[in-house]
Amino acid sequence: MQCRIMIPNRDQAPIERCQKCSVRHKAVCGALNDAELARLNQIARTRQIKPGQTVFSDQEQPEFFANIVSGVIKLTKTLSDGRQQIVGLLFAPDFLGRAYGGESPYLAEAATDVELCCFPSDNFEHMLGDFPDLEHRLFENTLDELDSAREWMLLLGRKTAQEKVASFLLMIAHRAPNIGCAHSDEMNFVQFALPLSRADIADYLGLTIETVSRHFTKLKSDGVINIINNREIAVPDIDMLANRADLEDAL
Amino acid sequence: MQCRIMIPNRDQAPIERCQKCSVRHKAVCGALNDAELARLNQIARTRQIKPGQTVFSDQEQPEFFANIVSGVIKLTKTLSDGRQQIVGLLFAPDFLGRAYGGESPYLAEAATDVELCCFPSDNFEHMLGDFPDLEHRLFENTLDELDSAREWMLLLGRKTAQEKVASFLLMIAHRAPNIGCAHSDEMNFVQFALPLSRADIADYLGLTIETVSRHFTKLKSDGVINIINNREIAVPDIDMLANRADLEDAL
DNA sequence: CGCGGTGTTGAAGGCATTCAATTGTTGTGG
DNA sequence: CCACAACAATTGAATGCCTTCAACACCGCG
Repeated sequence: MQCRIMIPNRDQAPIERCQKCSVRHKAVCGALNDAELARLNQIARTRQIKPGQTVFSDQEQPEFFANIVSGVIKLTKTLSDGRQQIVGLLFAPDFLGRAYGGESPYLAEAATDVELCCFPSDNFEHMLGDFPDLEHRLFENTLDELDSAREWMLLLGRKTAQEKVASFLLMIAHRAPNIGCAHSDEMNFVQFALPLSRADIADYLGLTIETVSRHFTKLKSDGVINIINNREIAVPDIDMLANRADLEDAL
Repeated sequence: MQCRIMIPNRDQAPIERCQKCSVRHKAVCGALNDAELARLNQIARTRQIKPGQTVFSDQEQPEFFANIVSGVIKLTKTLSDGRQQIVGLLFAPDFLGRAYGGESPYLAEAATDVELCCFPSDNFEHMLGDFPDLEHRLFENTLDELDSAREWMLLLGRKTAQEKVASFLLMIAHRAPNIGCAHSDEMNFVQFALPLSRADIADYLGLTIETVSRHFTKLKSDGVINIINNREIAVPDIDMLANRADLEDAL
């Protein structure tokens, strides 16, 4: 099994593989020139992950870092009695792993089918020292993650369930185009696939499954969204949804 | 007024001032050697801030970064209708400011009397390029902030009011010794000063003032804490408090 | 002493949760 | 192709926790 998911591809022409890579310039690799990229490529291994499968355990020393080539990874924290909270969602071309971290402070698992480009921890941390641009890129990445985390703190602490659900849909609508699961015909119309189950959405918003479901149907009956099926949502007017995200306007 | 709070101290012997500084080795300056420190010191200005005073506005391009020499700074985000959430607390010797950020995504204001050691943005960002160790230190700082933010997301999304209040007291009890406002006589006994008002605590925990107050008195009547006065708390048995933080055990 | 600010306490109400039952979806084997 | 099981999602009714609104106590200060 271990050998099935860690596919060596040293045999490919190093740079060629990266040149064909869909996230070559958007991921952290974008900070590297060809020579540096060749070195990184030498230690890189692709890996396929199934939905629900664990990538890093809690309290475990991760053995690799990774670029997300496709799919969505969720980062979760858990209380002793089982209550869960998703503390981060990673989309392609995000970077997975905490540099200089020791053990991972949270559980990382696949929310969808995921393709990773993995780098062994020790090799990669060594490269960080050699390539300042790479570390700098990771730093900026981390700053963005911190901003998102704080944005979500505002949501968790102060928004109503309705606003939470609307904010979530809005966030997916904005990020989905980059992961190729959305299309937009007219100006304000968007349709996209949800990368998360209702249970995951609840864990992300600090709500229960039932509350999430109720507000989906409320948004539907208010004409703000169209539920094509459980995983496919259409938004006729994105501004209308945005209004629901910040402030419960009347009724 | 501007001239009153930006006190030039170029006249002091550069290194001497830093050598006497209480956070010399704990703050980001710890990453610098004497020569580098001398350069940083040349652009540094100390600044005193009163409680409630704003350091950075929302949506404003900050003109400086700063080390917190003493006191506590709160970072807040606000919804359009005024609901507030504190998304970060900074204690000495933490670093204030978002590198490479453009405008600040949140409001920074003093929770207590604060002493800052400020560095003009452009100078400082330039130094980041010159001193990789300094940037590295900031990076590690940011990673720690991200961990704290995610820890707080778990609290905001999944903990009860009782657990939130207990978690807050526990966090202050742990950090207070480092900021010189706590003492511990016996093994499990701790006493400390709260750096925040009830209103600030509420904004930090995603609760109302009243709920915070109620759970303070509940913890008191349960014998978990002793309320010396509004700003002074004694904890007879810190483990007892820790139990309240994670899991509501019976009652 | 009175005043403003801060914190506490009480009663009523609302929003999200909990518990429970039903419907819908997916995949598997007959 | 359908029946069936297992899972995911929706819907309903009742409970409860936190909020809201309001009044009161406390504290420092002029």
